Amino acid sequence: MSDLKSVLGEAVEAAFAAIGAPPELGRVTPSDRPDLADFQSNGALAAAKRLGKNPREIATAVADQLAGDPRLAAVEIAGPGFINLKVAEAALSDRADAIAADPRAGAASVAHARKVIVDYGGPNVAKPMHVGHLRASIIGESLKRLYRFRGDEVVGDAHFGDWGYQMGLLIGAVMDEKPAVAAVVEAINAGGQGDVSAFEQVSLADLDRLYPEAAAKGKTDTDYRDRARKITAALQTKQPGYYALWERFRDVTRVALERDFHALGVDFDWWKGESDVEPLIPPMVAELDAKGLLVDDQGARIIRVAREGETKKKKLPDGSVVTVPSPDPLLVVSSEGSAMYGTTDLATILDRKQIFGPDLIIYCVDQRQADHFEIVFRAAYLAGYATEGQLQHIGFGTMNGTDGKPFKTREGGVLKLNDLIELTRSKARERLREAGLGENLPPEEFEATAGKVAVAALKFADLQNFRGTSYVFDLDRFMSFEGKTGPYLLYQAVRVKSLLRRAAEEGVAQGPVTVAEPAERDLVLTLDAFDAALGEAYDRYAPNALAEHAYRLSQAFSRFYAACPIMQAEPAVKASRLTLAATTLRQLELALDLLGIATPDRM
RNA sequence: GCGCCCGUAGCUCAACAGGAUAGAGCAUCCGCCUUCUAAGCGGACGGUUGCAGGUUCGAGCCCUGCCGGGCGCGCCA
Repeated sequence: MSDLKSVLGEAVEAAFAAIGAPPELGRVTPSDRPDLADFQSNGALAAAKRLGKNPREIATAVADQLAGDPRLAAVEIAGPGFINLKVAEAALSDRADAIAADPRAGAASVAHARKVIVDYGGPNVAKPMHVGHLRASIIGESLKRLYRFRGDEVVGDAHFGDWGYQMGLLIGAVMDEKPAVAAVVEAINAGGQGDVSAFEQVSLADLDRLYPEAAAKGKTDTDYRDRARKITAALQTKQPGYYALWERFRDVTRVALERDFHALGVDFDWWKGESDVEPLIPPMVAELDAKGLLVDDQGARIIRVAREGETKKKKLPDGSVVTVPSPDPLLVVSSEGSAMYGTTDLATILDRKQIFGPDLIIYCVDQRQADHFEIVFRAAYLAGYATEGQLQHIGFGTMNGTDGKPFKTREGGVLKLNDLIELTRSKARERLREAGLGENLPPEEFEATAGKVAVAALKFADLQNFRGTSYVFDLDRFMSFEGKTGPYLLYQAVRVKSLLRRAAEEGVAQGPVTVAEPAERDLVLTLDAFDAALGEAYDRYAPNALAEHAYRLSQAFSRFYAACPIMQAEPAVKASRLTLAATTLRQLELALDLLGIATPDRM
């Protein structure tokens, strides 16, 4: 299944070869000037430079080679040597029929399937998800679906943050506040029996409330901090009372997390946590030591990851400036003998290598962690747990409020993800009612539709931006009646569905496509561009390329819908246009599904 | 201080490998519903791509230096 861009590219490459120019320069791209052409090749300019000839002469020679190709209606030379290609209507019609018959709606698969892990979401035990988790979930889910669709074997891992110092802090804080719980923990720790049903009084709301208090207290109160560290150490040796309480924390958190993820259409294949790789750490440290990678430094054990000559200047507390290696080393074992978060990340890479053997691990995590991942990745390469390039940090910017600062609630706190979803849903209901849409739907379907509109608004608003940059979160704009929004895309899909229902009722069948009108040309050319958009999104880890395609497709359809009446047309034209409409719907729903967006049937 | 990222229309964002006239949406203005869902379609207005140099036939994109913003900088994760 090849798109016109590739097919024409091969023809132009052959033409380049025929005149003695490097064939790879014959690459064809969609035209920058749709008024002049459908596709273009800029290769004559580069070839002229290499061969020391006039670019227009080369372009003319290439055009002569292409003359007579039945797929091309016109080949023209423009400007300094652009080769402009206009596709014949018959070739467009054939291509439309091919996409219509293709279960993948015109999309190719990768030549070599890889094993890929997408690490995203990053929820933590005892902390409800907040808006900061939204981007990781949205982008990661989309990448997971995209890679899987292209043919890779893909695993999505939530990489649950369920271990470490914060657990010790929380266990202490809960025991301080709830004597009944503390009594049970101590009884079990002492080797006795305890009624763990007492733990049921511990809710996620308690944990959410206690954690910031405990964290703050731990920073100023040394005794408090030491106790938390001791509990953490005891938990890590699975002291039974602490471990039982920790299990309660984990369970109560996971229920809430899965509810939030489910509401967003996000799901994971693995819920591996940091605790799962804890047993790997001691042997890993021994192995790193045996490989000679560990160095003692200020009482800690580190891996130096900077290469020869990589340095930076650093200001010391006394004001003097020294030159040190850069990046910083990976801190593997602290001076107190405990594992650090980088250690856990390294062990996770080792674990994944052992149980899955991935060719690629994609970390979908906030851009602010770029330095951290650079260090961990280098350490993993040095340790032989992965080879250069197999670990990719796909960083993204922050989500800001309309004031341009990191998103906060009106009260200045962090907005919980669940609250955000509810807020968005209620806005969706309101907007649907204002527009008089879905009035005749049964309540359950109306509610489901509102949910889909809400998710589409949130996700499309995020995914239309390139992941690397921060963006402004403005719910009113995302949920707007007009413009480049998720609801617009759903609306287009629903209009086609409605049309197809009517065609089915009237017994009108689809038939071969005949491209005639300009709007039909544009629609077919847009359908044809699907695979290129997928390829770009895949290669650059950039779902915005796919989001852009989905929007363009919707626009092209909407213009076609306005310009080309379907049900009133002549039978052959009607059949052709129905095929175009049905194919558009299929490709649009596929693209939206890869973005993690579901379409309702009616609205 | 050092490092990374960013600066594009009044606002929010795009721009495929360095290519032609830098594109969308919103906002503003003008048209289009007795015809398939008007959350739609057509049109207009809107730019010295932060500034100054450089490389190139050609620069929003590459290089250098400034200005402005965000983030990060081993014993939290």
